[in-house]
Amino acid sequence: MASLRVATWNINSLRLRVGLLDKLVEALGPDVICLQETKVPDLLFPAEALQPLGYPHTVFRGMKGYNGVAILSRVPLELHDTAPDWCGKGDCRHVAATLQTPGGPVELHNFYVPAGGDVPDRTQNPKYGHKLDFIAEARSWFAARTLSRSVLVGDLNIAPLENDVWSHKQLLDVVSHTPPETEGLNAWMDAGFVDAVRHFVPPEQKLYSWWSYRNQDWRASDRGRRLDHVWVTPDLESGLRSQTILRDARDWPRGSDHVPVCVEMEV
DNA sequence: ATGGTCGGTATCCGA
Repeated sequence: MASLRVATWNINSLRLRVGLLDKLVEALGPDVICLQETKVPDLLFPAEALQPLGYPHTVFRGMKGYNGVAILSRVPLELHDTAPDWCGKGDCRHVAATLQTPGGPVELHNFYVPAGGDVPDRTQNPKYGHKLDFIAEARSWFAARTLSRSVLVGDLNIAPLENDVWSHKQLLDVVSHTPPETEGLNAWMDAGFVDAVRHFVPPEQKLYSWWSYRNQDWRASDRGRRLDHVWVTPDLESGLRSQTILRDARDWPRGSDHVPVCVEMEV
């Protein structure tokens, strides 16, 4: 058994905000940092700027301008490269690794699910269809595998529970909280995972990880959504120790609109 | 009901 802290953060441009990772490390002390929306091609990955942070083991999959995911680790890891190219788009939304922890290997998946555009209708808005297809494909892929000692994190761009949004009724028609999305995400999770953050926080309690840049005073209005998730396979559930949603990060200078989410577990 | 703000391939597009 060994303690493992896994953090996930949609950083919204790794090169622009690489300096903020110091604050994340100071606040959370994670063993592993999973990033989304890195927006950097692999050849331009800022390895030098990251070197002093102390996470020598990295895997990343990036492209110019959009998307992009990365895993930074204190724990040795190997690229886990068996997953398909989701929806055949080659758009750098998933990277996975096997962590070599003292307690044994842990499989880690880092996802950036499509945001899905504005109109919740796949005939009018292909991005919405892509989002639903992506989560259905992911559900099928995980359902077909035998999972153990696995962790899935990322910006899943869906707030599944009523109290994962500031107003369930007002957001039922808003992409990120529509029934096809929340049902699809729950089906994916039920293919082999439990929600490691809600393990600690009852469903009656509001919980958000994202506040729009368009909210001038995000803390006062608090119109948030929980879009960022940490899931674990049931064999790891008894080892869960704590969760942290780092709300203060929303006020970091030139911060992301998402805040880091971290789970500590014995593995 | 509207519009509000970010980042990057930047005077639009995606979020």
